[in-house]
Amino acid sequence: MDKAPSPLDAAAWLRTNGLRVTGGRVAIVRLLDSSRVPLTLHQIHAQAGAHACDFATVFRFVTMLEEKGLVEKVAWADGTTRHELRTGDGHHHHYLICRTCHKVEPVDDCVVERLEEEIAAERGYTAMNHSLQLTGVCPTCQKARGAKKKKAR
Amino acid sequence: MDKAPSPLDAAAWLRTNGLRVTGGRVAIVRLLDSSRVPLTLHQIHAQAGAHACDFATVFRFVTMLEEKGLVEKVAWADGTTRHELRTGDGHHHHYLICRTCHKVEPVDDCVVERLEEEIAAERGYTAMNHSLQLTGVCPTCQKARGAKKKKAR
DNA sequence: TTTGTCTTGCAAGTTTGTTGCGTTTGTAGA
DNA sequence: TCTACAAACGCAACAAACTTGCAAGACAAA
Repeated sequence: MDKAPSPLDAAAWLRTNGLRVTGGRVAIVRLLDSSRVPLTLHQIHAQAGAHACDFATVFRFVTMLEEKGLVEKVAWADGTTRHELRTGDGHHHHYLICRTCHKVEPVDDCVVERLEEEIAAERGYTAMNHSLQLTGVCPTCQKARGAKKKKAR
Repeated sequence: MDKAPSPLDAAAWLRTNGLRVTGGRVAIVRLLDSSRVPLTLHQIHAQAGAHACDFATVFRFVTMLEEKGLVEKVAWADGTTRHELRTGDGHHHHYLICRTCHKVEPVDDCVVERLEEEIAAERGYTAMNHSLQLTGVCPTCQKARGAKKKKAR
């Protein structure tokens, strides 16, 4: 059902976008490409390997990618700011987050686009965009909660 | 069209919810009640009157209201964290924000509820909630932009 | 009015995000 | 392959937003 996760050639991707190729940048791009969910700057720094580059470099490089429109900044429901690589096909998705274990699942279905069009027509807005996050309690956490209640006797 | 904005009796509201009544709390509750849009902690502190109470008091009181479910925390599109009073009737709305002048308009129509139900059924999540923000360029800013381009000759 | 608890202001401490500067490195051209 | 220079880097300091401990003060029940 899901298509093969395209293992992006980070160096080529950087050159295509007119950016210099360095070890840190390759690590950051690879990480963003492989992550199914948006990451905070600190997560990027830690997961790309703190030795790979300085935190300031992560900050500056990710900011640069955002200015170029290659990365999208997302205001996460928990108050953190996260970042995700933009796909070339303009397709985007939203997230379903468990309020208990904070597991994140992508949601492909997007019902907001029609609303966007309606609002643009009604109120005269242009260049519409949107951000949607759903939260709930996942089945696993529901079970765990139920078990805990029983065991509490 | 819009119904009369109910001027909440802040002191009574606090007592109803089992909270002590103090000057600072009344000022904060009144402000949150009268604001059409969610506010940051610093906005609450400034607009409720910086003399009314300390910033730490705003932080602690708003956090307490969130724990009690009386205030909702919202991750705003610009990266700030904002807070709004929850209405008793469970009705909520979303926001339309101009990316140029940052004007905020509430959007009552909610198309996400059906999606929530579908996802809850498909993936077994419970206690669903969601956060949606729309951004675009408002008509006024479009005109201003057009005028600027013309004047630039 | 008294008393105990809750709330507050102050000030210090975290975390996250941002910038300046001198050094190092990638890349184009010789 | 070598050279030169702009771009990128690490370091360290800084700024803003958020969080907490503690002693003093205010609210509310009796």
